[in-house]
Amino acid sequence: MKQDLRIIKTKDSLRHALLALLKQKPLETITIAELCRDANINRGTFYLHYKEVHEVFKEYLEVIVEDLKISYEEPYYKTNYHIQHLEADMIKIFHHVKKYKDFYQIIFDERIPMMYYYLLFDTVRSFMKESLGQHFELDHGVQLDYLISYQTNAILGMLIEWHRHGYETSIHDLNQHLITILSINSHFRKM
Amino acid sequence: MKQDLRIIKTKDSLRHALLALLKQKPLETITIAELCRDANINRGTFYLHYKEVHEVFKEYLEVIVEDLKISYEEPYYKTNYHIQHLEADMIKIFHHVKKYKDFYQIIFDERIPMMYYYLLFDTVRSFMKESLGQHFELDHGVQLDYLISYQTNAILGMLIEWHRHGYETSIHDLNQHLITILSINSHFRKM
DNA sequence: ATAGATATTGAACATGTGTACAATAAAAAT
DNA sequence: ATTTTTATTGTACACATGTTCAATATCTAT
Repeated sequence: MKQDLRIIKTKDSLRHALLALLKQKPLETITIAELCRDANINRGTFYLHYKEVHEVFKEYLEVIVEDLKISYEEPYYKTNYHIQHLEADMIKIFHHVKKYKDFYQIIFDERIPMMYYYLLFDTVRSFMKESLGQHFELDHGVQLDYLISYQTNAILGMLIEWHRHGYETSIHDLNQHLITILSINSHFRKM
Repeated sequence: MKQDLRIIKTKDSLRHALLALLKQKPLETITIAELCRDANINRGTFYLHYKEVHEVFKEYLEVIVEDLKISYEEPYYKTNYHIQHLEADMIKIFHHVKKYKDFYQIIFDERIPMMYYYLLFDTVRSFMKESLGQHFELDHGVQLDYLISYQTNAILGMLIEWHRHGYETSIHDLNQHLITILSINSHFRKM
């Protein structure tokens, strides 16, 4: 039992119209009325499927994030947990963000709701959990939760910085920075 | 040359009305019209000072963040950079967030724009810069930028996790988790 | 191909948004 | 105390929001 064709057509029209509008103006300035006019969809119909413009955009983002998941699943030589492993994973994320730079510029915009950030956070977090979860046998699940969120958001912190630098830092440099950071952190306790 | 008394009165009314409304309904559902009715301020007057309800809330948050800055400036025994130093700073942040839990619950809400997160991020980042900047002489300023944002957002990752746990984790436990995490990170390269 | 199910439409309504402008009130400056 | 400056008000307007409902169009199931 698949989805009604009319619904698919409606959603397609809205998605298509949104993409076209995003080339002209920022997401936050696009109104439901405007989007529906461009998509030739009755405004009432919009409310049958969405509550706000953000939900249309979020469907896009979910496809994009799916692409990140797929690229993450790509097999590569996985030994036990070690630093190279983590770096390899993170490079994939950098490549992904670069590939969809236009979207991530929107996601990291000040005016945009946190929901998109959390979508990215949860995705990267699931990778991080996979990486860390196998290798640390912590007594309390809560403690592991904090570790995973700590590491995940640290990476997103680099993405925020990347965003603020206008995505001008090369992926190679970004990776070098990450290696340096991990190296510095590993010496903290020795100081 | 200080601010016109009428402006102060207007802003005070709006702030007061917003606080009262926040006890009844979420920030995202409060309209400008509603806020102005409660504050006995003409809606046109609102637009002379603000563009959206968020800006009124942001003025609150700026006061709150100021409180964090002050608590951070509190003198304590500062040796050279070492892990205890960092931990002491972070505990202050945990206490601060706990103190203003009601506000941070709003700030970490999915529907709320990133601007509040960035306000917190930039504040904590300035602390982190102070802590790290003195102790690392990195050639490239950019590299230091990434390190600082990495470390800053890692801490905010713990706050996100705290938020998701309904702020039920005690500050003591939170600090224990942080110590464990830093300890784990320092052993990464040895694996 | 037809019947039944349901998505879409258009119209209407109360309310919110963002802006403009002259009239007024309240502040600052003298 | 009076003048000057400026913040606030009330009104108006075009457009957006969120919801309702009967009429219609389009899809699914048979």
